Amino acid sequence: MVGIKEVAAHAGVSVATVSRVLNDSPKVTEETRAKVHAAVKALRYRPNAVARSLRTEATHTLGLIIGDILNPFFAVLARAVEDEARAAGYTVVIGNADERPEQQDHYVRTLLEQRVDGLLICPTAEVTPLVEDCVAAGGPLVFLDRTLPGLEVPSVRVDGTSAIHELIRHLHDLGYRRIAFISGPELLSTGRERTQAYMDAMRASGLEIREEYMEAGDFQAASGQAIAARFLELPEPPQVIFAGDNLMALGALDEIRARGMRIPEDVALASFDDVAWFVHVDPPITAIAQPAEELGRRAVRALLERIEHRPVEPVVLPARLVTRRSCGETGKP
Amino acid sequence: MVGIKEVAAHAGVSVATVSRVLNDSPKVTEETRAKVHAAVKALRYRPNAVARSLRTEATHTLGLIIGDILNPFFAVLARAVEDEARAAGYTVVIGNADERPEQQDHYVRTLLEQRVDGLLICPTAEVTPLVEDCVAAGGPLVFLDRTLPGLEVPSVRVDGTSAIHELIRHLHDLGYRRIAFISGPELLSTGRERTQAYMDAMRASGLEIREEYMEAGDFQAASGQAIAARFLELPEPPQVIFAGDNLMALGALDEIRARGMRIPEDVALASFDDVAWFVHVDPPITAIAQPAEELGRRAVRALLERIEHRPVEPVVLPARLVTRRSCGETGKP
DNA sequence: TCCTCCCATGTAATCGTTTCCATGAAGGGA
DNA sequence: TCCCTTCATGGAAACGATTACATGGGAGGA
Repeated sequence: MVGIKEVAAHAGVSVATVSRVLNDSPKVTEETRAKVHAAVKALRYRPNAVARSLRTEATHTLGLIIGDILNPFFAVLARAVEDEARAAGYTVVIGNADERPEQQDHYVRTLLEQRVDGLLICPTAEVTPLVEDCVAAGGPLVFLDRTLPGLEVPSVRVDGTSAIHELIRHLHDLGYRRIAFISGPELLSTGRERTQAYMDAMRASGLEIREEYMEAGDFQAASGQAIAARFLELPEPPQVIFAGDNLMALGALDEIRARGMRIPEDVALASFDDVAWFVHVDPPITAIAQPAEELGRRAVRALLERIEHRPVEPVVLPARLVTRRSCGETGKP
Repeated sequence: MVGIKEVAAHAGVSVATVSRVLNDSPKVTEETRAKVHAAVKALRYRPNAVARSLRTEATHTLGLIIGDILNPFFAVLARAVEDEARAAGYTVVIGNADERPEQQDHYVRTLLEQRVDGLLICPTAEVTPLVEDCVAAGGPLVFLDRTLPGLEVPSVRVDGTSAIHELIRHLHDLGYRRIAFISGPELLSTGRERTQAYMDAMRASGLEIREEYMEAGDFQAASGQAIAARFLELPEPPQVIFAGDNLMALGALDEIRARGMRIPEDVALASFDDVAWFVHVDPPITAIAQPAEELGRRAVRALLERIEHRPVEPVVLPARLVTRRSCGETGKP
């Protein structure tokens, strides 16, 4: 492949001059600049970013490690991160941890070796030694969506607490009393937060928190289905099933349908985390919408601040309740 | 950051030896190997992939340029590509062209500069000069899902023709005669192919191809909605709307719902390209399923063959008709 | 006319690896 | 005992860019 040397030879100048032209340094004659550009075009020269990065110690690349690209929430997040990063002149390398700590570690390792300029992680479950190292090493790192306890890392996340309170109030107002919750993994900050908010909100509305109306899934559809099944088998089944994320809501929906039950007449359904097609399901599903794009954009901005050694304070965005027909009549007092 | 030199000093050996240990070359004593590993661990050494790539001329990275990560079809594709690539020791950099030629070019340029070992492109519309260059330069390149005319590039794609014939036959058997088609952009090979197959299949079933029952969208939801609206406004509206991709099907679904029409009683709906939530819509939507995972995996394999300079023949996978309730009673003769 | 200053340009070191080649010690066969 | 072979190890040259520093020519002032 043609390098800067060939360009220099073709243009009759030194490699230094070519480099200056390419980085449009001001100290170069208009004439030589033209010659170099001509040579670049003639030889179809493409700068070698690898060599440049080696010398400049910057790759203009960000790493993003997410739970699962097939989850629409993460897809939207990834898309937003990419857009914002591109606007700032960065490329994003996405790693799919698939919610597995070892795969998360695989990507942390790979991305560190690739010398990404910064790392955005939606941490999966545990504090792995690698992540700890990474924090200790002080490389630019920002936690996205989720946080890990005990680590001094800036984070950009959504707080769903008030939206969950709103949802429970809404359900209470509609006359529902027996509200079950399919929670997420205890190991994830988002899982813990939503569970806590559910319990607080139930108490706040004067509703009873029943042991058998709470069970933890793994944020995947299958667990939502299984748990919904158990709820519906109870001697006194819940009137509402509230799922802790969109995939478990999907699983619950399948289970309810499979039993030939009607929504919301036989059982109502709500989801934390709204996705585009919830509108198209029959009935449309009441959900708590997270500002995923905003989240992604803010995360990139925070990371860039860290990269430039500016102080960065944590970002917490609010979620929003979107009421639809899956919980019965809305819009009526 | 600590480099190979520090490791060498700490272990009391030369950099050459450290390098040999890291690449586990056989010609190294068990004893020195141990010393080096100890030093690596003690110093928390991380190999610098940038420097390594510069020297070895290989980045172990593949580029993937897709239309839009928010389209579930591409999300599944991207996921499969990543999985297969990781299994082969490669990292994938995903570029979101957003169906815009200039953004596609942005990624082609960036990825070439990053010296990816190979490039997987779902080409957007036009043959841009950059892509032409890229082909001329002979860098490992494979077209995925879509192809570009007149370029000698191996491709891995789905042929939906027979599935479309099957669909039209199915609709004909159910008694439908007026079948409208929301086609994709003429500029995309997939768009052209599906349109051609629709027309052929209509003729094969002895059905009339009516000018007003064909209109091209842009593979995005909004266009599907607008075109469905026009179809439904016709003096003699179609009995079935067949959308050329999942997003346009979604748009059409919205339009039909907005008009308070019932599916399939008032108008039936079918989609090229099946997505997970089609099952959960009411009624579930008849669709032509593409083997997206298989497509992604085969594309990576083909690309790796090209990288290793082995001959690679084009791959064409069949699509499959999945009948559901949106086109009326199925499973009955 | 000559000195000085400026500024465009060139030379060469450098980034962290890999890898070719040299080196020297050890071992074995004669 | 000596020489040849084998093999682990080290020295140093790449890879392709950036950049500090050197250089030289031209212009302008005295």
